[in-house]
Amino acid sequence: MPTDLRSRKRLATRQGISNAATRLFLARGFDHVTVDEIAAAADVGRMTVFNHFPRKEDMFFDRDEAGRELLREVLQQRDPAISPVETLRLLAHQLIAEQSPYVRFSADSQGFIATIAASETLKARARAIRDEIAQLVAEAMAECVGKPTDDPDAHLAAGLLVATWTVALVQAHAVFKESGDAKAAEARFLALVEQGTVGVRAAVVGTGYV
Amino acid sequence: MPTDLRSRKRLATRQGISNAATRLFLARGFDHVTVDEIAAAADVGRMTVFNHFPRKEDMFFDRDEAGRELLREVLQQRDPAISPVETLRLLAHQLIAEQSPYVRFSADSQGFIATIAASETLKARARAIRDEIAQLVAEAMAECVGKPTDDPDAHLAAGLLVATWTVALVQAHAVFKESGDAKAAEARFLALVEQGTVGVRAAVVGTGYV
DNA sequence: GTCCTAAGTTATACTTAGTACATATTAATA
DNA sequence: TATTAATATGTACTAAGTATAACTTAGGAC
Repeated sequence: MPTDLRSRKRLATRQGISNAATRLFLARGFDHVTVDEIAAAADVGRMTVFNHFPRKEDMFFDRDEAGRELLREVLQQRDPAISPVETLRLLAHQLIAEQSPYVRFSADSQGFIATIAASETLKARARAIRDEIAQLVAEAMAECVGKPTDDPDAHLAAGLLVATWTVALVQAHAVFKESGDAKAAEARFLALVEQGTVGVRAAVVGTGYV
Repeated sequence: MPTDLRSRKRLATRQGISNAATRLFLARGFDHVTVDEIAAAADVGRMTVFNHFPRKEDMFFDRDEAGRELLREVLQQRDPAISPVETLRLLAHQLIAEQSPYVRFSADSQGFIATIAASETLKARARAIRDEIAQLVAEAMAECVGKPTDDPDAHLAAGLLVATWTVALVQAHAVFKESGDAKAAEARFLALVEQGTVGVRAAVVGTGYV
């Protein structure tokens, strides 16, 4: 928490914009809310909105940097006895166990997912974030093993892992949407991560990543 | 080839726009060419451009539907003795053997890749196409085995396969950019497809997809 | 060949995201 | 209190994409 007034005010402004925007997006759909409306709802000038959020999508995906930070941290500070691939497998279980918002299945998350699904712009940003994560996982894994950041094995492993998690999340949300059963959704998520991880191991066995 | 004049004229107009656009995009970068300039270069009205290409990106990615068609065909008309995963592995070798434009490594392809890499909009469209392909592969594979199109195993397999091909293409283009050696790039592409396919097999062994 | 209609082209007018730049406001500090 | 640097905001702009209507012309009916 920053101590000086200026930073606190700036953060409050940012949060106000983010809250107003998220509320409007969830209520009416991303593409049917204009930046002018958001500015009015947050009681700030239009330029202030773009000052805090370069693109409209950034107001919706406000947690993505924290997610990347978490991944970097987990991979960098991992137990050296546990391989990168195994570290990420365990992370999946840990996130489920601690009810992390990244793998939560609830009415709220359902709303977020539906809002994304209804907007090409939001889907595009989600895909971009996915690619950025794949890139960062590849580089972090390569660093783990002391290989160059463009090591093909690292990129293959990261690509397969991110694909696995993506499919697992999508399928788990589908399960929740069908059944409303959060436990079943979590089980589906973990089962697919396990299954995909088996594939990753087979693909890059003997490279130090597994 | 359509026989009637109207269709031929329409196709010619479309091709003229596509050609003018592609030339301009490659020369100056996607984001530094306006639709007005394209219309002027193709000697048509601005609205005609949007009539043929709903979005600006569609002028650049003019072959994507043909690529999806190829995939659908290959999976639907496959030898029943050969599994879907194996069919796609063989397709990779076949595309390389017949010098398909989808896996060509040359100065031209280098220009295309560089133009995409320089534009967020083009990268976003490339990612969207990738997702559409993953979806279609999943559905085609499920159909091959007589399972519902939302079968989780099919989606996992398709996700892993598309991730594999993506990494393989990116790495192969990187090899070509470094060395200018098209043969080396093709070898890297095929090696990574093989390696990824090993992973896919391990992930969905015993499901009928492998 | 003439007329009709439907496809295709194009102009006008509009909405909205995003950028450039200038100005105003206000917290921190000398 | 005066200065300055960060933050907020107004004005003016660019460019993609949409809606709508009008215009042009190929193809078919007679």
